[in-house]
Amino acid sequence: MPELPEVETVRIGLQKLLPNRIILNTDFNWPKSFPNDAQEVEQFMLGAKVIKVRRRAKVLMIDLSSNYSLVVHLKMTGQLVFVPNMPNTKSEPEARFGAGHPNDSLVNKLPDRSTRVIIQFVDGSHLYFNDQRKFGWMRLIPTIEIANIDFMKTVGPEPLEPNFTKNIFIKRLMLRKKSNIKSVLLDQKIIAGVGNIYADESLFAASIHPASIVSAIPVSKLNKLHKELLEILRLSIKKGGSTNKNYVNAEGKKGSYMDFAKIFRRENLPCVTCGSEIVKTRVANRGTHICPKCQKQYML
DNA sequence: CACTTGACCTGTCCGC
DNA sequence: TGCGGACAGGTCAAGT
Repeated sequence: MPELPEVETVRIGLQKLLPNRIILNTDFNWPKSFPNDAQEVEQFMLGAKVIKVRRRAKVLMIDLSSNYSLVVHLKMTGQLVFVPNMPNTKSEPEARFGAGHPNDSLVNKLPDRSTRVIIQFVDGSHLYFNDQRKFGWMRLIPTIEIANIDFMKTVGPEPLEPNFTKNIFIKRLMLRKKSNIKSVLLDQKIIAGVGNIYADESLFAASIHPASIVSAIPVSKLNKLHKELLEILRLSIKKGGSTNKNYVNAEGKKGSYMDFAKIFRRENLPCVTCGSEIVKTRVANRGTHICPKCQKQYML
């Protein structure tokens, strides 16, 4: 999925596009993707105005004037794509050659077979919730109830908040000090928002083997991991996130961070640091990319 | 308790 | 060309 940088990129895009738009209509037909019934939708969604778009960990929250919010988890293949009302807005060359906008292909195709929810606004624009694998979900709940969702009660601190210091980071990791570092980075209860891509990237940047046991890693290396993780997350947001396969932002555009990735999905290619062949293996039951020479495995 | 496995789904790729 | 299996960015629940 979409990990923190991808979800944050979607949030930034939606926050620019959605506020003040009023919901006219909705369409949905897959209860696991959107379990609310028609009556709730009618009462708390239709006619409501979008106030603000927020993010916590990998969860997006679209606050409405009805004091309800659309809470969304994109999981592996979810997309939230906004399509403006644009009849006859194409210039002559665009209309003629059909390639004026690099993402016309996606945006013009919506809704498609992966579309689970359609939200139509009064001005004729649409927001599409697409999700090929149907792992993701969108729920309409009272804004005040968001804090009571189990996930929200247990999720760890936001790594990009200013108060997420090295000491806090290490203290959080030590809650699972006997585990391998990769599974701890992926644990949303320890730190919010890190997924498979940024776990691999940050561990490579800090020269730590993903199977290393947390308590065996020198503090200086954990400090380095903190610094690298934050830099990588920030750079990825700047680049619009990573598109490994499905991910697109709120305007249907792909992210470019994969062009900067040094280890993820680079199996069999030379390590940028030492030239050794990058190996793909399994750690924490996830596909894991490692430079066997650069990344030291710390064991008890 | 901590870790692993399976489940949730669809699609794609790879080997036979 | 077709078929089976493995795998894909995430999280839960259940099992060991």
